Amino acid sequence: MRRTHSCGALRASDIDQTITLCGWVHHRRDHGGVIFIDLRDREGVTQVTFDGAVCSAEVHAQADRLRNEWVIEITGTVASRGDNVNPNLATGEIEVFATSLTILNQAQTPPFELDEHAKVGEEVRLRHRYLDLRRPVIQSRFLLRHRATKIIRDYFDQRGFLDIETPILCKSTPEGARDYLVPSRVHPGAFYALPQSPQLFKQLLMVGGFDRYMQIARCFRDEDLRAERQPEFTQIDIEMSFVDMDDVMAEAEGMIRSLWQEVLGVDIGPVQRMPYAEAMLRYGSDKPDLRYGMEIHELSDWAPTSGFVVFQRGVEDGGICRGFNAKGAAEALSRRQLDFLDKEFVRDYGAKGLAWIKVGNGEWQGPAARNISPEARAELAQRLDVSDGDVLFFSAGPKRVVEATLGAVRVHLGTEMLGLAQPGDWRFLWVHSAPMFEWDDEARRFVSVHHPFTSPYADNLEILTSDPGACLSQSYDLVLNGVELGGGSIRIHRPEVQEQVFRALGIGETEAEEKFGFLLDALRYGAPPHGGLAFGLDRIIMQMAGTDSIRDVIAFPKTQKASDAMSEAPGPVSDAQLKELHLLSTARND
RNA sequence: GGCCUGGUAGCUCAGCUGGUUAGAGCGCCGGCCUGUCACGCCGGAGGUCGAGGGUUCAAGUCCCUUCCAGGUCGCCA
Repeated sequence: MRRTHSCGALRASDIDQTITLCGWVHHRRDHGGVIFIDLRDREGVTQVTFDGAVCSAEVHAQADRLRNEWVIEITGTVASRGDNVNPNLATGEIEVFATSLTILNQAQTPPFELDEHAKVGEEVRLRHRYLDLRRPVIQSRFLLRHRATKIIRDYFDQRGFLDIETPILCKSTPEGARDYLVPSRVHPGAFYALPQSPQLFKQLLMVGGFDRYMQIARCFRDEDLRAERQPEFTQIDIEMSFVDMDDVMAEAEGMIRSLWQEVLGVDIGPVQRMPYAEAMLRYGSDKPDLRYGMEIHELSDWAPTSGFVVFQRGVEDGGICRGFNAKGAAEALSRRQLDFLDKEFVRDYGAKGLAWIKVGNGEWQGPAARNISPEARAELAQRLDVSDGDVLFFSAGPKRVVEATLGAVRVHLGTEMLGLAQPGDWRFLWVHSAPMFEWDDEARRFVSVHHPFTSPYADNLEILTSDPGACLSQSYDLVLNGVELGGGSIRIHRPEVQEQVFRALGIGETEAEEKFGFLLDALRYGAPPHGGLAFGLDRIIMQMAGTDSIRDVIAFPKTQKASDAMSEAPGPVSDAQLKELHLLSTARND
């Protein structure tokens, strides 16, 4: 070992010791006769002092050459800082008077300052990620991630879960996200798909008798990216045999509880549960953010009597009318902001506008207010608990548009405009019993809300074919502050039920056998009842680290166009490679 | 695929209604400095204003196309 200590280790108790440190030059302060170097490694920063009266002229001259990010090794004596203690450093009580200096490597001037105070754009940081990763704030996130995965593995190990790896080269299956494909050399014209999740394999592990499985698994989805979405991401994947919903939820909740307890020192308390239908009604979302109120109310029965033609027509045309009360928000919301919500914000969600009413001094102001009859107003005041200083929001029209619109406005108010969401406020919620299917207008068929292997409730089996849209699933999603951390379900373990579900999805018998034959076969050979769940590890870490981008907790993330700013992947390959894979590119090379 | 925001020195940004030689802070380079700790002082270098085209006497600024980055809707079983 070259070094005796890390740069975060030395304390007053080490005074007078002769020690050796290695690290990067973090800052240098050259006073002529004395040169101070802040030496940095993963563990911290130590001040190294080159004093002309202590070290040799040669060493002092070498120290004079040092620049930021040079890699050095120093040997010297630990000394008290006396009156010059630096309270911002863990090692601030001491400094090291260097007597020898070895320059292990020089460094070009970095493209950006690694100083903790410097503001640097993400683009440059990602292009030189290896430099960005040296910054203590960044390193602390990966320390956190390491601790978390260790706790997760230990938690499941103690509870009898086996960590088993599943294939990366898989078969492409219909449904779900776009696959990343890998061409086969030995099977001309055939392709592997990278797993969107280990879903089928973990079910087969249950058929294989492993009873309890866990894996921290890499997953791949070729869809457009978001702040909380990457083309490759990591799931905490679990599956259990002979269980019902409560069993899986209890295990998953226990894991989350110990994570928050051991990493953040936070007791998350009991986790609320809410049926999907209730979440959609009260919050306009399948992942409600419970950090603020503003619950949405059904007003479809009130709308026809409201006197306001927009509300009336919305309901007459087969839609709904709902609204909510932003209590006491009148002062915080300017006319300009309300206009933005009405004329810009809600357009993204398919709404033509957003009706709002500002209540002040008993007066109801806003475009919608004058149209509402006094009687309707009185009823509304009672139903939405209206008082002075409130702002009311309404939407009328197709159900999905109204839900999406009010849900989005509510979140925008809570997190942005009114700033009601406080850091350190952890509101966990299980959203369960989602519908099995959802009608897809474009595909003109039902699609799975969860996935095609999700089991309906036993007492919903008879409507599986007669009324698929009304059939509810044994599913559960864990939501934290409006972010879906993960979800799962009890799976179908009887082949005839699985076949019925495929049929409801418009997957014919031939296609089912071709794409999922191995699963159906497996179910026929004595599959145990089973269920499981998968969490998005990156999203969990992101929440714990208090950042708002998944890229912050992935060492080498991709950009929004799914490329690597550093290695510039993906890149072209030679014609010879293509030929070997029986591929011909249709992309133009101009 | 749609919408929105941004791209000016190595970094972070300013640059008005189109008008002289495009600026600041930090960083960098040189000099000075024995108690700093985001050291300080003096001096200096550094620009394809993302790219291409257009309008104009004149474009960082206006228009069109395009590339890149980010946000978001669609999409993400």
